[in-house]
Amino acid sequence: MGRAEHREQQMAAILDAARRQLAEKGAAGLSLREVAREVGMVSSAVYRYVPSRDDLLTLLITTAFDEMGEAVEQADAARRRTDLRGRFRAVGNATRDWALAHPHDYALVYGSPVPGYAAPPTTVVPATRVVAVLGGIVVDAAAQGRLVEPGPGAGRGVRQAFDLEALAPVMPGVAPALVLRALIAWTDLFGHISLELFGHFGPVLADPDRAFALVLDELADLVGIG
Amino acid sequence: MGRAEHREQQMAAILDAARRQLAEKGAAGLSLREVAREVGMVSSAVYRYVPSRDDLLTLLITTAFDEMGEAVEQADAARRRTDLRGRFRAVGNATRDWALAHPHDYALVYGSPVPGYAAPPTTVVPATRVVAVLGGIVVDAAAQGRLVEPGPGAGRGVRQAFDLEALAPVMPGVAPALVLRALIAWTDLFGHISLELFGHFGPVLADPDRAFALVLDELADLVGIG
DNA sequence: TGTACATCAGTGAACGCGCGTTCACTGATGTAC
DNA sequence: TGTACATCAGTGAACGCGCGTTCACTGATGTAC
Repeated sequence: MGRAEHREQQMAAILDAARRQLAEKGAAGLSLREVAREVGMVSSAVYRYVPSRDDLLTLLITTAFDEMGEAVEQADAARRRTDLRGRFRAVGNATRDWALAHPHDYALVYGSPVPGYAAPPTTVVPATRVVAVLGGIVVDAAAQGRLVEPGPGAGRGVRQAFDLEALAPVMPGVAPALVLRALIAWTDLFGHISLELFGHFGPVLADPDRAFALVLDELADLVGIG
Repeated sequence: MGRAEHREQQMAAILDAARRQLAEKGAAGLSLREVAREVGMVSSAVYRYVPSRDDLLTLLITTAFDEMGEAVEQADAARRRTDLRGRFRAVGNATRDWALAHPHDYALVYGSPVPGYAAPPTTVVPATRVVAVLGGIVVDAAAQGRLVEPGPGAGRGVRQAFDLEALAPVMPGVAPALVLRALIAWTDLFGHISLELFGHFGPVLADPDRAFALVLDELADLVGIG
């Protein structure tokens, strides 16, 4: 085993242990010493791989965003481009499925911010992957003329409230009224997942998968996706 | 100063210090010793007031739910009962205003669950106050015949997906299609607030207050509130 | 009004624990000639 | 192919720190007679 190969394996082992620990103790309970113990090194050896505890957290965050983005992009790509509602459903389900499969990684990025930790710029791009996919569907729908046009007057005030320039990378050239609704679909997607995952629905979700499917259809209607 | 009075004051000082600490270090960083230092006692003295660290956390959680519920109920009560949209707006704004004013208390209850901490049953009732107010508006709207009825076939599958019995205390006797939309309004409300508060909108919210106002109107339309 | 006793707030020392990070080191793996 | 040197993974001890919780105690506040 060469040095590079060995390094890669150890790095992976460290990340793995860190994620397991994230699941057990949460972000604040992540400990380099415990990670070291789990991979079978002495605590100081971890510093050969990770400069500090905060950097390890950053690594976990970008990994989470990237994994989730990857899953969502694949779900989107697996449908025919013209199957707009299918894509929307697939993307919604992929997001939720990933969150349910990795609740602590989800909580790390979409839950409470870790106090005293400032996310470095490295995390910005991975963070936008999911919303970019959603935006892509809306843009495609608009391009195919398949969006129910909102009435005149709808979308008034949107230009003052939202920075459409900042939104352009994700939803270029979409009518203001649609931008508003697309953003609502996005906020509701994550709102639903968070409330479900964090236990705020109580006993209300008799069949959580079905409930979410109904929500997705309602949201697709709201956005006006065919 | 009598014993009872003194006790009340000290208890309040402890809760105050705990909340300040919650704001600075987060839930996981809440420390009895630090609280003791801040109120000017020796660490062991805090145990005269609080049985353990976890109980202090529970206290913070119920306080947060209660304060928020109080604020939202007052906002609702301040409007004429027939002013449905006004009530809906007021409730939405009160929720968000409270969250923005107490971001860490909000994060404590609506952010990531504190690992290793199981919320005791004491927290269940305070937790439902906000959603109960929202439900009340929908029920009143239905009773006044002021809800745009969803078309036939809308709401199909809702009975299988949601436990309407469990929802009855909060939204009794509301048509399934409306239940679905009301729940979406609820999830979007908290989804929007969480994403805004936790920094996921990036630079997109040019005017956050206005943006939220537009969202509330869109949600009122979705639910069909006059 | 005064005394004896009970209650309870707060003290101070101690328990055993885990943490992040630094540093001088050993020894194995790689590289240049 | 063999030797000399550089690189780098991992060690072990140490730093200073803060934590939750227990326990025997002092001394002040309240209560009963």
